[in-house]
Amino acid sequence: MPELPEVETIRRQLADEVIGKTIESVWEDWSKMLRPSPDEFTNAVVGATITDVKRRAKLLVFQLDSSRIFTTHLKMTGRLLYRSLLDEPDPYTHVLFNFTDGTQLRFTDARKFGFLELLPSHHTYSTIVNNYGPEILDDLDCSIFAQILTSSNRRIKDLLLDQTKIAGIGNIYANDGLWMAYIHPERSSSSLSDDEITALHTSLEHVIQEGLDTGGASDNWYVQLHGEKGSYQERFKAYGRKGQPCSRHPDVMIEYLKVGQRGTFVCPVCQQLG
DNA sequence: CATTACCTGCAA
DNA sequence: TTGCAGGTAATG
Repeated sequence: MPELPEVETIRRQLADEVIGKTIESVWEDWSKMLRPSPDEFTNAVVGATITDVKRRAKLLVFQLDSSRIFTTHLKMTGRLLYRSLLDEPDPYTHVLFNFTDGTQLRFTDARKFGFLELLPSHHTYSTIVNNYGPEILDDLDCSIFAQILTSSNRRIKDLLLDQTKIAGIGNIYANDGLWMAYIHPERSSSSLSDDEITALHTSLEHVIQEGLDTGGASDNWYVQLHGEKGSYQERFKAYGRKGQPCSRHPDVMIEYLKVGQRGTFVCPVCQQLG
C-alpha cells in the first residue's frame, strides 16, 4: 500500500500508539520477512522500547531506546495492524510483535513481498535518509524539481516513480498528478516547458496532499493501522478509471496503456504526446 | 531500456 | 485459465 499518503497515514497512527511500548516477543511464520534473519532481528528488538517512528520515502523507520533501528516496507499488499491480544486473528499475518501491555502490532501480507529489516548497529537515521531523493512534500521546491526533470531524458512517469530521484510518489499519484497537469506519461522529462514543470509540481503536491487528507487509497489491500479504509479511491482522477469518462471531457473515456511495465491511465484529449 | 523475480488473490 | 495488482531489486 505503498505510496506516501498511505505510509504517512500509518506512521502518524503508529506514533500515537506504539511510541513508549516495549517489545516482549516477536513471532513469524515466513522467515524471509525478518532481515537479516529472524534470530538476529528478534534478539535485537526484544526488551527494547520504541522511541520514534519516522518515514523516508515509502519506508517506515522504527527507532529503539537501544539506539538500534528497524525499517519496514509494505510493498504491494503489506498491512500494519494495531490490535490487542484478545482480538480476532487477521488473515495473512506473518509477523507479530507482542508488547508488554498486551497489545500487538501485526504485519500481514498476502503476497509476502514486504519485510522488516534490522539495520546494522552503527547505522543511524541519516544512513536511510541518504538513499533517497528529496521528499515530495517537504524538500522539493519547484526549482529543485525542475532541475531533476531537465537533467534526464527518461519518460516523465518513470522518473516520478524513481525513489532515488523523488521520494514518495507511486503509481496512483503519478497517474493522477500527470492527468491533473495535462501531461502525457511518456513525454520525455527534459521536453517539459517551464509552465508544464510548474503545473506538474503543483499537481503532484495537490494529489499527494489530497491522499493524506483522505487517509490514503483503499482501492485494494490498503487499510490504516486500526483496519479502517481511506477514501482517496473515491477521488481517483485517472488511475483505475479505464473506460470511465474524464471529468474534464465527459464524452471522452480514460484509456489504459503500459508505461515501463506499469498500468497507466490517460485522458486522450487532456494528455497528448508531442 | 525491457524482462524476471519475489508471491498470492482476485476479476475477467 | 489468464492476466493483472499500489513496489523494487536484479539481470540482460
